[in-house]
Amino acid sequence: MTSNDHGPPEHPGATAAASLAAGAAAGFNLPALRGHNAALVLGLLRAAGEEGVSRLELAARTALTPQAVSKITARLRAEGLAVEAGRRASTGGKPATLLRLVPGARHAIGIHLDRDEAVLVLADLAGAPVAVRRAPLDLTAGAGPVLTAVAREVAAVRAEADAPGVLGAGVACPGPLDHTTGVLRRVTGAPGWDGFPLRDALAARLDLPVVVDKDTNAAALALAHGPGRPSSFAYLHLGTGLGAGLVLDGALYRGPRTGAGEFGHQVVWWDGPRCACGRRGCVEALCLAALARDDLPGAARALGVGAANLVELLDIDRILLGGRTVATHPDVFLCGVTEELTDRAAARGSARPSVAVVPADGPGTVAQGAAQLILGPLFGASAGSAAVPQRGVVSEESGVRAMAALP
Amino acid sequence: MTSNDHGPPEHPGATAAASLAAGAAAGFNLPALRGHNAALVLGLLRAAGEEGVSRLELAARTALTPQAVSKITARLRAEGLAVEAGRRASTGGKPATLLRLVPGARHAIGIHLDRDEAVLVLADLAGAPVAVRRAPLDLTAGAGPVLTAVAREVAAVRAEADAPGVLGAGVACPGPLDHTTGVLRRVTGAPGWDGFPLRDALAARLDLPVVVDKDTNAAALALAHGPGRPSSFAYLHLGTGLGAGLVLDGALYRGPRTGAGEFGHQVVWWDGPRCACGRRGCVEALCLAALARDDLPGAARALGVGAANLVELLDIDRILLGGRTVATHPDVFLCGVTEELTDRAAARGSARPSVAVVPADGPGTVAQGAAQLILGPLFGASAGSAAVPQRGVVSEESGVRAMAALP
DNA sequence: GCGCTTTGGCAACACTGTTGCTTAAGTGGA
DNA sequence: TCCACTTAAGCAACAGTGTTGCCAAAGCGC
Repeated sequence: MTSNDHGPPEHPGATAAASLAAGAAAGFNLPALRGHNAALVLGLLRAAGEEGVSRLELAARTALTPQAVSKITARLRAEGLAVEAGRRASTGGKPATLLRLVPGARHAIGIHLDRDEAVLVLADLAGAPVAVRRAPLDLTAGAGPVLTAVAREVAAVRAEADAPGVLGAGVACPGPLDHTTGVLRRVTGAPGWDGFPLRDALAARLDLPVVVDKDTNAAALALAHGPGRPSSFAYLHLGTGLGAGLVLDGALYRGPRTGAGEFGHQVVWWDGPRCACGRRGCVEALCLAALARDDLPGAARALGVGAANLVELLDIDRILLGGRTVATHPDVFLCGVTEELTDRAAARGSARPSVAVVPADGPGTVAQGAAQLILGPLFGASAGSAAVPQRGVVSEESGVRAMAALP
Repeated sequence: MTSNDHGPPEHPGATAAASLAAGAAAGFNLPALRGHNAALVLGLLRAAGEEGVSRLELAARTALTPQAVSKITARLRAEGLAVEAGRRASTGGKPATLLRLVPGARHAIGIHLDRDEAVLVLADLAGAPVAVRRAPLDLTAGAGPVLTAVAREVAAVRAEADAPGVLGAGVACPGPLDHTTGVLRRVTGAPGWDGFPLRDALAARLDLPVVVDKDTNAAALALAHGPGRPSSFAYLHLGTGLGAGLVLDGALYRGPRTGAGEFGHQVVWWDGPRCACGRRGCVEALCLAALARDDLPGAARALGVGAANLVELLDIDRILLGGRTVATHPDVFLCGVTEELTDRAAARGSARPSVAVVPADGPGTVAQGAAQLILGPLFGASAGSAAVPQRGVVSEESGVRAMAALP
């Protein structure tokens, strides 16, 4: 393995990945099969957390044979990704040996590029931060200075902890951008980035695989594996603007152009006040206007109407609220949104809304989600399309990748 | 194979399928691998249509080896699902042998249960109707009479054409309902169906696998394989009500409770006129109100505002318009919706909307889509979750199923 | 101590896609 | 006409997956 076999796609030629980009799904061969099942087991190990799972439970949940699970877990143990951790009390026979994920076996870097600062996280396999750095940053300064600063911070965060097996770096930044190519578009307030191939440039600089996504998507990803883990939910972020990250059927939904989640400019009052976008009655405009006159309940209500629309359209299980503005008065927004959802549910006949509204988000959430852009694919079908640029995508599926990438 | 090995799940026990229903993704074994790849190839054959595809092209698109494709296509030919069909002009070497799908090798029945009539389609593998029947039906009459009538019509439509290899029946009816269990809920105007296990009852009656889904979802499915085939689109249906079917990333999105697509009660004018649902300013209410005063452009505009919200939120490629009301003046609705989308796109800086608005839908679209509920899983990752109830789901994946089910 | 239950591994196996090589069937130039 | 070259497809041997059948380990309860 040479030092930089993951960077910019220097071969635009007819690799398997390129020919598949046309849209067709990929065929499965034996290595892919192996990787898929390994990733699946790894995902169940992650879900089990500290408690661990027995081989037979894994077999039941994957619908694989116990023997197959034994082989797979043996490989995972050989790679240091899993260990045996005690045994469960007997239920009348031989007690089950518990298996547990080894979080520290691999790591990923999560980078949150915001307009005024950068937050970096070095996360282990469980997604837990091993090291965190926070540095002021001027996103409008242009690519050169920003990349230099990011590279410096990455080196610093890697130095803070002894983290073997760094698999790559995920970058979350304000949209719009194209997740599949890692190219930024006209970022609000920093138009100089338009067309800049951030993924490839940073991959070359860091000598690591890099994945780029919108900040709201990263936040949703960070929350996708929390307690409860609904398979479909929406994360609504109310800060200086209003955006959303959608997790549908357990996978982040980005849309064909990474444009999904433009929640702020949903029109809910079509002859309402004008929005900066030029139209009338956008949720964002209503929220911001209410906030400007210190009418928090009003802002919550506007948000709630949009959220209710979302819930009806997508039948989602949960609404997560986050962002600096929400964080100031979480309960006001929680109640306001819940109330709208309850009203809407009542109109449809059910007494209580089928969705729960939950406050989420912390200072490092987006950066942790950015790390999930790298970690996600290791754990099976959970996290959207496989977008980590790498050669031989077909033969080196998710799970295998964790094993191949040794420190 | 006994006569009824697909009907109601008589073993609520610990089958693989049952244990997996808890949420985890399924592991892949060799039969599943084989089925997946066969389905993938079958899907490409379907996409190629009359023209056919060469083995090497299939290999390139699936990222499988030419040799693997040779083996797979040999199996498909042995099962009668594919044939060699001429050869392409040489490009300097041996000319490519073209392979083509044999549409008549298998069939599926599509049943559209509407409030006042039933439309039945006997569709071949290409989705083309081989026979069609239309019969008046009173959905409020209750389960007994309706099931009897449906069984009679199914027998009749099967008698109309010599269709070997009927794989099952798809049923499309007004929601709400649960696609995964095939149980109806409080169907508007026919509350007697609430809780009725339509799928299992009909499967027992017809001695065929049955899949149930909402009519709007079926329509979307029918349109998912038309020319152009965008990977993400929304089908908006404006008839006596307003609903939507969402195809996201190439798969029908139903939501956790088959509730997705409730487009009609999106609020776009929060202090607008009251809707039957109890709230104000729902798109449906605005559309119907406009129609009531013969204001077609007004209805189109209301629809357009909702559609624009949808496009922004989900970043979809296309809006398909259908339903009886749209069919009366398709161009008015087309223009009205397009105009709203253009406005919205202009606000975001791009000159033209990134989505195309297309009229779709015909009298038999929903029934054809219902047939796709059965046919879809044969053709690979395209059509949503595998919901055809069958034993040994894990070991008998999609493609295999077509082969196993001989007349 | 002994039968029973449950957990997990070993060995042989069936069957997948892959690799290496060969054959088929054309084109184009000497 | 012949021959090199190109492209398409198949045959045979192979590597490696999960599965099957059987057996050992380890605890419970009589």
